[in-house]
Amino acid sequence: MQALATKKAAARPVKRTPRRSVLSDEIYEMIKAMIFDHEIAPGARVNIDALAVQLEVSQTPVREALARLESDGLIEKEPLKGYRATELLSIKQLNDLFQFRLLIEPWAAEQAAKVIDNTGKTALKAEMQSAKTALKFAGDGQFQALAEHDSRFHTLISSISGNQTVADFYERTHCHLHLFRLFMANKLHLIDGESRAAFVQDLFEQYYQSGSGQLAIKEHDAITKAILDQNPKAAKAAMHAHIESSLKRFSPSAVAAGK
Amino acid sequence: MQALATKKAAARPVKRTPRRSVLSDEIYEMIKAMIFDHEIAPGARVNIDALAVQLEVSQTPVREALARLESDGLIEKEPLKGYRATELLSIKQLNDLFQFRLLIEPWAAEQAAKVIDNTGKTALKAEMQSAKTALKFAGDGQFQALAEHDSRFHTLISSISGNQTVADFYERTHCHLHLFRLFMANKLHLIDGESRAAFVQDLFEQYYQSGSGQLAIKEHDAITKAILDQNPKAAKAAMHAHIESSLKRFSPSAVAAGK
DNA sequence: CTCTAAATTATCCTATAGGATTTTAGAGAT
DNA sequence: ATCTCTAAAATCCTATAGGATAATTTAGAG
Repeated sequence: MQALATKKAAARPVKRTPRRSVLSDEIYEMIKAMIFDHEIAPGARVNIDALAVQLEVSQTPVREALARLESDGLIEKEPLKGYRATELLSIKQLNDLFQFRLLIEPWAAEQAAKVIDNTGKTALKAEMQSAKTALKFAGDGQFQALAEHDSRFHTLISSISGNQTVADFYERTHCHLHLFRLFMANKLHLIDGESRAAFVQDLFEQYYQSGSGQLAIKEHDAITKAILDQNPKAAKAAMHAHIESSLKRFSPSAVAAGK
Repeated sequence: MQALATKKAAARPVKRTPRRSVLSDEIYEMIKAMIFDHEIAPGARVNIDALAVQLEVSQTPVREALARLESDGLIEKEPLKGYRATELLSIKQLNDLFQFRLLIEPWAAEQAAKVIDNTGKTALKAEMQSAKTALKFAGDGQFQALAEHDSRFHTLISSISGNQTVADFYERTHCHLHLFRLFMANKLHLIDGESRAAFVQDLFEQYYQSGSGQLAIKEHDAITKAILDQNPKAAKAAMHAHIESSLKRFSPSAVAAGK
């Protein structure tokens, strides 16, 4: 029951600061991060008791967090048996997810090109600029910088489109999280222990950059240009190409199997 | 603190059966139904304590249910202030929702026409048949029968499409719930007390049937025919027309304001 | 009437106990 | 050795009470 707690040697009463936000929200983010980091492996059971002890809170906020994560599709609940992290996306599910994105995002890009205002243009330019700057200073952070930029970029375009429903639903795909889990898992079983971090970084760079080309960024550039030019058709086409390219880059086999 | 409990005069000690399913799931459905029925009005605060007392359970399952409902967008949480039901959809949000449906559902219908098998055909025929039968026996239940059929019909097509991601996301729109709340609220403030039920029924028939035409059913028929004929283009077009027609029927002003 | 301060209220979290169900372990029979 | 059945353990789920902190209301001074 306290396996996890003993492992962490029960860090002392932390004496949390006055607490600006609500605890259950923090716990929600923490658990999501644990899934992201494979600290909770796909398919692994999630023991409420142990998690509460490990995070040094009571069961209540953990339960709320898990209930939300279940709605998000990141955690599954088997009644009277407990929670577990969802399994990795199958090839079919991956294709389904990208098909969904193809329905939503090209439209969002097209719409964004139609309705973007100066505020939006500034935000879009800033996002691309900061991404490029971050990538120049390569190093250890490059991997995370790219992943976060990718997520922010797609979210930003959804929101510029002006359709809140679409933006919300895109957010809820958690597609970056899914992709990340899948990507990691495909490779990690080959590796262990210390060398993990280095390998993961290499692989991620390969995914996002496709060798040395920084393909993802180039595609983002094309989309950005079309939107800034307020060219809806071009924006739509660029986004469509980007998503298809992304799927292909991610998993060539998925594309084949999908047909 | 017990406002709701006293108001309902504390429905009897229900003496639940051994309980086949999980309590928090039941509570989730109950609260959703309460929102649906305007028992919890849009924008109204939701007191966990009172709700727990009213439903005769402890806070724990209520908390889990509310957390899930928040993910669903039916309940909002203000940190340190509590939960409240979300406000009704604005005109813009309604348009956004239908725009989202236009992105998803015509594609789903098209896809369904491509990949449908005999099982799917049987299910689709059965759904249409049972709907028509139910409507023949009009009476008090007609109103509910129509609403439920509409929901099942669209869900069914999403699932026949074979793309689980799309089906899941369609489910999560809760669009029928939103429409219903909105529709009710637009009219209910004009009415009170006893006559409510009758009015609601009349109005609903008007919405779904548009006078005497049973428009919604006719449109469903057209979609069904195209899918059974495995004519993807026709299915897509029919679904597109149906959704646009539905928006117009629901709220002509929304269409105008949307442009 | 306006602003500050105390009192009240409510939410969120904790803690703990017990009932229900599933899983595990072990004895006995085939 | 394999299978079946019973007993024990682990786990999940529910229930309830109470304390800490923030929000709200009330009261009083200027």
